[in-house]
Amino acid sequence: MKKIIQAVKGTREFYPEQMFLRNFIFEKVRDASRAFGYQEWDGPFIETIDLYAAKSGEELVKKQSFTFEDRGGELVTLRPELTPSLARMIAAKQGELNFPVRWWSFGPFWRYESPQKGRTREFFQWNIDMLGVNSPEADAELIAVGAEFLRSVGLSPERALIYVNNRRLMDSEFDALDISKEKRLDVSNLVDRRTKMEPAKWDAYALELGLTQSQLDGLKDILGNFKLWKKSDELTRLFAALEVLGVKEYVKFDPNIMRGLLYYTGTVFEAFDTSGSLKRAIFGGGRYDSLLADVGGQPLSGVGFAMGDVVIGIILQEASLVPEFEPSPAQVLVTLFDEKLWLESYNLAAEIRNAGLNVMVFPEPVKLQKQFKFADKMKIKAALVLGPDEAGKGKVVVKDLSKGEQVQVTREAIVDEIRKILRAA
RNA sequence: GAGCCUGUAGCUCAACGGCAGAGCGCCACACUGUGGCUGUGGAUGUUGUGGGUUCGAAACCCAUCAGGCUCCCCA
Repeated sequence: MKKIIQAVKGTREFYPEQMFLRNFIFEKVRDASRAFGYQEWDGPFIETIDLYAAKSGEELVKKQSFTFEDRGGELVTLRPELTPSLARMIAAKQGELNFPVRWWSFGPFWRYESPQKGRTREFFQWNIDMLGVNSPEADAELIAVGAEFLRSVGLSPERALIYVNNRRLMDSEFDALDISKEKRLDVSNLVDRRTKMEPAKWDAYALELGLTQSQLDGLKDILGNFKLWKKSDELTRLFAALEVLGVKEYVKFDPNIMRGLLYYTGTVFEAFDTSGSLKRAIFGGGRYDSLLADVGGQPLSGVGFAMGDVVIGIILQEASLVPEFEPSPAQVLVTLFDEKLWLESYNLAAEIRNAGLNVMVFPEPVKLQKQFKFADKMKIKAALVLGPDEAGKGKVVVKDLSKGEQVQVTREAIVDEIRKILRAA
C-alpha cells in the first residue's frame, strides 16, 4: 500500500456517519433559530488580519489564527470568530436594515490551537445575535433560544444548565469592595480559575494580585451568594421573562460566570453539561454595547451567543441522543438478476423513482445473496426481485426486509406495496 | 508555549528482549432465486515513520508524526 498523505492536524474528516451527526446538529440549530424568527446569514471565510486586531484578544490574533500572505502581499486570516464580521456588515448597512436585526449563522471557523477532546483546529460554530434592542427581555429571548435548542436535542435541565451573571452587577459589587478598575481584569481571571485551584492556593494567588484580606473575604461572599441577582433590576426582569418563556428550569444565576471582560457589558451566560465528562462550555454569550462603534458604526447594543459543534457533538454521542444513523437514503433496492434483465431493472427503478421514492439499483448481476446482504447492511427497507419468472408474468417480487416476507405483485401494485412496507417500518 | 501518557490486523486490544496473537468484523461454504441467526473453514501485518543499542527489538534509547490527559488559552 502506498503511503497515505495525512489530513491536516486538528481537522476532521466527515464520513457519512459523521456527516449525519453534523447535519443533525445543524438541523436542530436551524430549527431553534427559525422558531424565534431569526434570519440565516453568513460572512466571508477569510478576512484581513486588521479586522481582528482591533478588538479581539491578543492571544487570538498573534497565536491562534491561521494567517498568511496572499499572492498580492496582503495579510489575510481564516476567520477565528464571526462577531467582527457581523459588526462590520451591520455597520455598513446600518441605515437600511430593518431593526431589530435577528440573525443566525452556522459555518466553519479556524483556530490554531493544540487539539484535544472537544477542541479541533477546524470547527463549525452557531452564532446567533439580536441587535438594536437593549433590554433584559431581549437577553432572555437569546437565552430561551439556547434553552430550546438544548431541549430539542434531548438535553434536559438535569443534564445541561445555562448559568447567568451580569457584568454591571459585578461591577457595582466590586465598587463596593473598592477594587480598582485596573484590577478588574485580574480579578476576572481569578474568578475563572476558582474551580481549577485548591482553595488555599487560590487565596494566596488573590493576595498576590494585591487584594486585601477584607477584599478577598468580600469577594468570596459575592461568589458564594446565589441570591445576589435580586439586587439587580436587570436580572430580576430577566428571570421574570425566562419564566414566561417557559425555560426557567434551564437557567441558574451564578456569580462565578465571568466570560472575560473584553466586550461584554451586561448579561453574560454560559451553558454546561452538568453530568458528563466534559467540563467545557456548550455555548456562551452575552450583551455587548460598543462593538459597532469600534468598527466605525453608530453605537448599537446587541446580545448573542456562540456554540461550537465539537463539544455538543461529543455530549450528544455520549448521552446517546443522536438518532440512529441511516446509511443509505434509498428506500428501495432493485436487485439485478442477470444481464438480460439489466435494462428492464433500470426501467423498473426509474418508474418507482417517478412515484417519488428513493431507489437504488444493484449495479452488477452478482449472486442475489450478495445483493440482499448489501441491502441489509445499508438498512434499506424494501427489495425488489425481477427475475425470469417474474418477467414472464409481468410481475415483480416485493420483499419487506425487516419482516423477511415477500409477495409477488403486478407492476401497477408495486409502489403501493412498497409504501405499505415503509409505513410499517 | 509547558508537562505526562499512548500508537500492534478494518475495529477493540494481548504479547513487555527470543516463532506477532485473540475477540469482533471480512471472505468462502452449508444455502448455485433471497439478507439478519447458526455451524465449519479461510485471509489478513514494513508493530505510526526514521535512525540507534543488541546475537536478536513490537518491547530499550533518540528524533519525528499523530492522538489523548493536564496547564495555558477560550476571542
